[in-house]
Amino acid sequence: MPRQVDHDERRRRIAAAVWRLAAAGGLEDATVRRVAAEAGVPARQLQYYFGSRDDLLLGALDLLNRDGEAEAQQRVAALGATPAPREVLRSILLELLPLDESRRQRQLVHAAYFVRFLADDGLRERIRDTPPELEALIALLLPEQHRDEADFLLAGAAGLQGAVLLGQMSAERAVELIDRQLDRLFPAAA
Amino acid sequence: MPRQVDHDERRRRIAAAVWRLAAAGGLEDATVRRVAAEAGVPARQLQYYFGSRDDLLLGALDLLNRDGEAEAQQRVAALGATPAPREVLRSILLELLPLDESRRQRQLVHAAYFVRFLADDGLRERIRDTPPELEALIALLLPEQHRDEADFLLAGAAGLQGAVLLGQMSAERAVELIDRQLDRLFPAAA
DNA sequence: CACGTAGTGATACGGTCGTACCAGAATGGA
DNA sequence: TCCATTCTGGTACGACCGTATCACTACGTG
Repeated sequence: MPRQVDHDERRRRIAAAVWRLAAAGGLEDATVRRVAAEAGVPARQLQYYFGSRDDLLLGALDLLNRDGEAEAQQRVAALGATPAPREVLRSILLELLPLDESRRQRQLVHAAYFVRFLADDGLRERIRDTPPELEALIALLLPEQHRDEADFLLAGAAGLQGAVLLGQMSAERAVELIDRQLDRLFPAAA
Repeated sequence: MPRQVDHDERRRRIAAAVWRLAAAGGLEDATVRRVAAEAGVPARQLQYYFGSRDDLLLGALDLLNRDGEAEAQQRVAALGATPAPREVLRSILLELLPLDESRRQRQLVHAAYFVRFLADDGLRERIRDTPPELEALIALLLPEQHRDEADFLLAGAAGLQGAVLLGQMSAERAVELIDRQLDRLFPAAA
């Protein structure tokens, strides 16, 4: 075998360029040539490592999701060995808010893919699974009769994400609103 | 003056084509030529009635918002002369869900514009005003100490919109979740 | 030390993009 | 009637798009 190269590193470098462009101006700004320029590699490399443009956008999204899940699990793990259910739930909900540049960019990229999710069959599969999974996890953390509250809590966090991204609400306020809901669902007496 | 033509009708016809394309495939599908074909008019007319492509997208968004507000007010008015606060609030929240094709398309178009809202200064102004206005309205309908609940309720409805659009949740379930929250905030005793 | 393979680099092609341009058709007021 | 003006239609241009192609370099293995 000739010249060995770190494929994953190359793909990640290119994917990161896709993220930056998509977060800043939507998917239409993530053209092959522009992504190549942003990544600092010849356009030919995108063909070699991803294939067509659609494959590139798909691959970049997969890497983004992998990163996101890893970050989220890391933050949950940081809560300690036997964290209180409330703190686990809080950590999951806060994962949906753009509380740092990493989450903010990830959520912007997701927003850029949003409409395409609906039209593209391949993409639709890639998200229809995730949030029911989240719902189930949250349901585990709340008393069983709170199923409705769990679902609405998740939706609320997602909605707050939008408001914060658009600058309509501060991140601090969003966190405060979530904490107020948690206060209600986890009474101090318990 | 020569040949008089209904400008508003032309603009609306073209804008509707923008909506259909943007809702189906995102803003990048709304090219000048494709919009013209979808609207059934020569591409030259888009130039004449809107100017540049950016002006077209901006104008189409304005028309969309005007339509949305009119529809919403109409539905609120349909509640009768002196509707109960709970019903007004419910109507406003349901306006955020894709409960019919009109709302669904409008919300999809908004989603298509979302990332662009953040980058484009002209667009950012066009939305930063609206939802604080909504927050204030909702605050009026709830007891004053429920400010946090009002804000979270609004966020929850927005989050449910995303889940329903993505097919992760049925519209009926979303309405049910909102009604459960309203049950809590408007105790039967009151 | 070759040789076959992994990876690079440049370029070319057909298509579509947004927009400028211009000649002409239609029509209300003089 | 005829002119000024509103509106239409077609076309042309340069830029950029995604992708295919092909010659080339570099290197682990035999």
